[in-house]
Amino acid sequence: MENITHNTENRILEAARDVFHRKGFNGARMQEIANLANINKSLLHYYFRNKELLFEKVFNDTFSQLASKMGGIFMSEMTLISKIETFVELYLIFISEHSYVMQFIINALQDRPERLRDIITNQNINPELLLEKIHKQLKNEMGIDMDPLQLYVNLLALVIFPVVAKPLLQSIFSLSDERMAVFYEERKKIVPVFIENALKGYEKDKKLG
Amino acid sequence: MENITHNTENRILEAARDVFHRKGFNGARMQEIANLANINKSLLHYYFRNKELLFEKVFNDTFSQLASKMGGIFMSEMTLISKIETFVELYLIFISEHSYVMQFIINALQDRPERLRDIITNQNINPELLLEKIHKQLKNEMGIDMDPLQLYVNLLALVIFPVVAKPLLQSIFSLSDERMAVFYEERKKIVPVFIENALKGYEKDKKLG
DNA sequence: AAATGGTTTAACCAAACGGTCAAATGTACT
DNA sequence: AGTACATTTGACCGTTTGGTTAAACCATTT
Repeated sequence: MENITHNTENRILEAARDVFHRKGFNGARMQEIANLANINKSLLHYYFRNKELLFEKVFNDTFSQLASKMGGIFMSEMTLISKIETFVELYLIFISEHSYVMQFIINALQDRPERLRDIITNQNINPELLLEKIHKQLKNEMGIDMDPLQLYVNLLALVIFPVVAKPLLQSIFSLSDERMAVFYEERKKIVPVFIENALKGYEKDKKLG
Repeated sequence: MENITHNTENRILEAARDVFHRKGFNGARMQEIANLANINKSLLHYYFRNKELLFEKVFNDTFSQLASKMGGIFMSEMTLISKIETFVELYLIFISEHSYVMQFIINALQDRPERLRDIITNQNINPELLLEKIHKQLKNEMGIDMDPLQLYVNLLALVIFPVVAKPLLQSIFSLSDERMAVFYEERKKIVPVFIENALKGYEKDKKLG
């Protein structure tokens, strides 16, 4: 008897996602995944052959989910400023709730960069189109001729880094969990303003130059 | 006969640093470290007891080296703007050359945040003092009353993230190594301007508000 | 109820791993 | 040369780990 697209398989995937996200490929144990899913270890191999393939499945699922969230906002029809504000708001919430996800992706790609090659084309996301759209909006809405990649990376950096580096920042500056929560909450306001100001300054420079 | 502070011990530490930086604690193999150092595996245990202690030594050394580089600039006597420019310039070079280091630190702290507790006090770096200094300079030199932590984290984010996320960015946007090198080179100019503009805008808001 | 085929389990395996140990080698001092 | 001590080595050990296998279980079909 099968529940929604096979119950056992899903239980395994959920457990695997949890363990892989927290401990990475090398830190994860097949036995731990089996325990978490409340099944016999052999079932992992029955459904996914081996650790590498199970990891690959988790990685692909995770990345796709993340990518669609990332691309979606910027492919919509809003002003660039609104997109930035929405992006910061939504992303900061999402990443705080899934603080492991981003680092999981980065580490997996550090180990083997070719992991992405295959799935990016399969995805309905078009990074070049995204940059093109940002480029046009920068020009049309703000009169700025700037490399859109630089802007987009700045945006990602300001949102993602503070979450990924949380333990580092918290240790160095002796910040309590409460102080840290306030810090993130503040960023929802600060980051968009920071970027908008930077762009306005750039715009002024351009007009002067 | 002993060279500069014991030759064998240093060879081990260099090899261990290399392997741990690239593969992390779980991915590293004692045998691989021994091979790289051209010594018998037992010597690792003779000098450092076990894997955990060897890792700890590498982590502490790496962090101290990094921290002194980080703190140094901002404790010096320059204008805030100059500090930011110097920081971006120096850090972007350093991190590009040691792209694994930052992620190594972040991952090690993700696994066990308490690693830093001990060594931060031993270091002659004072994070609170650093923030205080930035805070004063923001006020005195630019008339801005801003949380210095937010500014400092923004700076770190803009410099560190693009390097840590290199494989991610390179895959997503199909960037060649050459394009990537140009991208980083561009950032040496773009990031300081980006931050300065953002601050100027903030300054203006303050005066209006 | 017997047969069929997918699912689950326990027992097991070989390789890899961190770590130990006793012997060997080198070095400095008497 | 001989002793004492630190250094280095190879052989070995117990455990953990990813993976296999054969048997048991279970639902559906005939």
